[in-house]
Amino acid sequence: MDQHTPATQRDAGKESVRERLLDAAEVLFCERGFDGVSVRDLTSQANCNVAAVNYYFGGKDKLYQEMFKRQVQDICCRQIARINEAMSVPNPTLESVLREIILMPLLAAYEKQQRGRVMRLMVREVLNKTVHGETILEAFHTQMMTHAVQALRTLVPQLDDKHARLAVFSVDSLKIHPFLFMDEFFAVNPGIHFDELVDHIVSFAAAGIRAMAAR
Amino acid sequence: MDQHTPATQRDAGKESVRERLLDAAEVLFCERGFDGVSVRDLTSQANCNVAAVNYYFGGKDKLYQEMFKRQVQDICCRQIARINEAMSVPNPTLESVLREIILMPLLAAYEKQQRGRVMRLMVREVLNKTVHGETILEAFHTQMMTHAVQALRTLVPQLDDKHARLAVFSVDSLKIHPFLFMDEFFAVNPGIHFDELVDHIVSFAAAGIRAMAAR
DNA sequence: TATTATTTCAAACAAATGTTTGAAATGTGC
DNA sequence: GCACATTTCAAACATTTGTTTGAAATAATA
Repeated sequence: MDQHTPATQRDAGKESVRERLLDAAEVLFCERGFDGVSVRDLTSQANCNVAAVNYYFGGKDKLYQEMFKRQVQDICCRQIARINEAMSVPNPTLESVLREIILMPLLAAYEKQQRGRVMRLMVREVLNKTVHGETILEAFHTQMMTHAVQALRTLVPQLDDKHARLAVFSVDSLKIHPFLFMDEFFAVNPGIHFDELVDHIVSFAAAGIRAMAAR
Repeated sequence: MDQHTPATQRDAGKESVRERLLDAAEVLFCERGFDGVSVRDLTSQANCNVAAVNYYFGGKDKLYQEMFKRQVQDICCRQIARINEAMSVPNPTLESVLREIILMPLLAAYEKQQRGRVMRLMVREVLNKTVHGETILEAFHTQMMTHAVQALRTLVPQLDDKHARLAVFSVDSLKIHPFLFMDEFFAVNPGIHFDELVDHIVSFAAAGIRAMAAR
């Protein structure tokens, strides 16, 4: 009554019910949030019985947490991989690394990919505070921060640890805010296009960091 | 059956039921969001009958909208006033104006004032998208943006309209992100204090803008 | 004071929610 | 094929939700 991983049943071809429920959860919760999705919404999207949520996960919120944890892990890995990748090209410059870090997430949001919606949900959850932001996102933040700080300090050796952390935080600001509010920005400012925004953010961030390095 | 403003009844001393409900809504909704607060929570906080919400506002969501509109208006006015004030001192510099714009909201969040919670709720609602973000916040964004762009262009005349808008957006980024995630940042980075963060943001933003002006 | 409108209230209502149940169906190992 | 565990399902359950109701209380008007 503890572990309900399908014992021997091969989930050949079509996914297992458990898997389908996690998929449905990812899509629906990201679209409408925790309260905006009922168990019946989930189970009808996953083509299974209402009781399946409790059978496999022990409750709606347990399913939510499982899906959330899975997504955080995914995003975290992807982000770190991106930093490493950007740092391992022949001659990484501040601008090239910044662009690598900023472009992809922004593009995901711009093109309304699922990845973008997941990130939005995560921000929402941290804001709501009610939900497990602590454990998951603290590790997330910590892990990410140390990784980014390290990269930044090899790019701009003049920065001490404290200033590197401040810089990373500001780069995060410059990235996440448009990530969340791009639509509103473009709506209010027609005539500014996606590429211009990205270019601007990259050079704005670089200028800020270089000014810090110059004391 | 349309307007339920108390006709002649003087609400001397203690507030009217309507007023108390709006106050309760402000506190509770900001704390727990729309779905996190039941009508009974509201009415018991306001010390009135459950039916009062429907009697005075015509429903829970109408009350929510009314309270929301009220708060947006309030924040909007305050923000614009702050810009005007910062611009009307003897010799306004880019840094002095930026500090004026950034310090107060951040302090409100840092000290966990009600104002800070309202802003958080607004961001949450824009993210949720489901709720009337369009009408209210578009006007909000538009109004604010034009005001800020105007101020910035008198401070840094080299900026054309487009670049001024990008700059304002980035200053917004640098302000709102820490506004939302300050707690997490300080938790992950002990040894960095509030004043340092503010100083950093101001000079980071100024450097970014000056670099834009320098082409 | 008598009449009328407004406000308050306890109770009930209908709908939706997450969860449980117990039996039927399905698969597994002998 | 038989006993066993696992999975599926329709139905019911207990709460909670926002809202309505109709009468009682209160204020306003004459």
